[in-house]
Amino acid sequence: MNLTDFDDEVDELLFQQLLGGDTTATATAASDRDDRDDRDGDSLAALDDDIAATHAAIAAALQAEEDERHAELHMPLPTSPHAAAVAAAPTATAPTTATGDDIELHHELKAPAPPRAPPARVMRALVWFRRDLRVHDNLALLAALRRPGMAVVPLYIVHRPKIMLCGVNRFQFLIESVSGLSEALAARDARLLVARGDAEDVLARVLPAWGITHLFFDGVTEPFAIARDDRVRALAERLGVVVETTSGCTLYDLQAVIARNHGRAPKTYTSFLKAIATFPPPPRPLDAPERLPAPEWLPSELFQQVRDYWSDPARATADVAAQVEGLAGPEQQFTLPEVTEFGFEPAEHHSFIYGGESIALGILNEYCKNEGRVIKFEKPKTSPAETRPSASTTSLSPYLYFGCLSPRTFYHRVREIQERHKKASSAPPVSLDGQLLWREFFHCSGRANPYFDKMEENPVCLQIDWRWHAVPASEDALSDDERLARAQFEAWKEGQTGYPWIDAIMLQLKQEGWMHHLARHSVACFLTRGDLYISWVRGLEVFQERLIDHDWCINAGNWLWLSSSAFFSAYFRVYSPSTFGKKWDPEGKFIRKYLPQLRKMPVKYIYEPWKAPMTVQRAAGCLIGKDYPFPIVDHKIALKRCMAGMKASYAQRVYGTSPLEHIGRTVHAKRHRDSDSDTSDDAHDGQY
DNA sequence: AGGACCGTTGCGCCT
DNA sequence: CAGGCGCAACGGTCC
Repeated sequence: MNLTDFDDEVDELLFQQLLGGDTTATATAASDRDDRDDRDGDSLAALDDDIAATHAAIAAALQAEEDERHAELHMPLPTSPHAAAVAAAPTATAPTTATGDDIELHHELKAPAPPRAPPARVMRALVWFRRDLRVHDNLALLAALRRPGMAVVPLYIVHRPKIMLCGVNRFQFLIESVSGLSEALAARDARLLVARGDAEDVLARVLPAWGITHLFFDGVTEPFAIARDDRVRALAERLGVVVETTSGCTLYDLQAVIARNHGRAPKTYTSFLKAIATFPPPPRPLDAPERLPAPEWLPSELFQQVRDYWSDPARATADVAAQVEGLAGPEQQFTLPEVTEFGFEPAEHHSFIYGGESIALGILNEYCKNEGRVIKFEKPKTSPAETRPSASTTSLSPYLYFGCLSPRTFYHRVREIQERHKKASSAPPVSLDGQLLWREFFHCSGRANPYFDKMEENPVCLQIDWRWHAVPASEDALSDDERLARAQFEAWKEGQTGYPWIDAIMLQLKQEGWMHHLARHSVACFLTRGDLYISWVRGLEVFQERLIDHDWCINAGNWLWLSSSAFFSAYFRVYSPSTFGKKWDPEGKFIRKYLPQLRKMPVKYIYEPWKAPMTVQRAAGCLIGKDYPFPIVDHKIALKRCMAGMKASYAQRVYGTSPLEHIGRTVHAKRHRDSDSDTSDDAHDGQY
């Protein structure tokens, strides 16, 4: 969420209108990133903004305080020499809490309108919630609360994602999760503000208008999101706002893991395990705060402050006015939007997955009640044909992605149970804690590679001559095979392949936004190296749009894996589209649930209904070719074609080339080892 | 250096 | 019937 391309126009505006000047040292603990935004140094010298000047003074005064602090939160010590990470730390003072007054009353007493500008010399924290939609073990929130006497403004910024494809199921889940967070904060005397718009635009508007002195947020993994966060950090520093980031979205400091592994993400799970074994175990989760400081202002007052600030003749432009008006939603109350306000059609039927921290913790508790199930968990033995996931797998993945559930809470709960039954417990990679480590494994790769979800630019990705990879610009330019590939892709996407096992899974994805891990494997193999020989990138896009638990790193990692483009190379191991599901569901119950037209098909033909005699089809009320499609490919023939293509691609051994230097270095080394590969890029790759 | 061994999750045929 | 094995043979990692 909130990941948009940087808007140059806004940047220009900031140059002209916001404070330039010395930035305070920020306490960043997320990583050893030292590639500071290059706009930092050359901001205009016009210090025409008294508010910002006040902020700078406050920030400078806080510097001494900052220097005394040392890392105490959950941030592993940086190992890179470039690391500038110093965690904020808490001088062990209880957060200022409300006195228990009724909030409404409190606000009424505050009326009428507040001063035009917020009073100076007040420390005011903005806690920017992103993918940490929880109050338990929320490192950014707790970091803010540990500052004595600091006012706290909790903010979520929502908009329709622009970079990520996002379907209604995931957006709905997000809204529900933000709603849950809002309730959790309300129960602690606070009020979550929900702003609308591009995150950078919104922060540029509210940080100065509200007199924010400290910005807290929890870091994420995706390179494009980190770039966005770096721009926000630069913006805040120009405003004299102290920025503190935490790393609560993963168990380990993955940047440190990459550094320990000679600057490259581990390519195998075992080497990843070895790398993390040299680090201390993930810290224990922290409890939710009991109280937050009561809000200083009503939402409408906060909106008024923004409007007043930006209607100052020195700052106002038409663009700014428009951005400010849309900021707080209807009635300017910073309320939670409905999915329809972002152009989504509401889903016909709600997925069985509902968003929110309390639901996540409930699922975790319920799952862990059955300790035998926890300790014996072996992922390859769980069933891809479950219509409700909780019987075998936990279905906690979407909650992990949005941070409704802390990975540390999940990890330590599972490890405690495993420790009590040491001998009987399964172990990574197949165990439950092993699944959390797979998440870290793929996040490592994604963290190190901005082109992880691409083929040509991706150094770890074997180049394969997939069909329907580059989509021709015009209809006229399509070859016959491209037309066929497009039709086959659409059939796959909509669950119309004629293979009930594949189609039922694709319909489950569409309706529920979720599939079992092995079900994902089945359909991914079918699309790519198993049957259709269509580009994994097309499949990745469909999963990205439709999965509630979509995670950029994990999705790309698994598509690379399944298509034998990276990590996995036994391409001749192919999932059968008609027999694989039988192992878990010989009756075809799963198929019957998602494909009602096949409900009466006898067990004998449920996985291969085209083989049913006409009399059987008539009796079942399902004529193949009319009520349910014929298979779009013959598996045996399709498989032969795939094997030939894969064999040729593996013989070529051509990998992607990153436009970035530091990734190019890796390509260079790899190419060098492969004596028979094309070395024409070496001159280019060698230039640095 | 180069050979051995391993790799979360296959299939199909044999006993 | 569950379990073993051949399939045809990859890249990463270790020794």
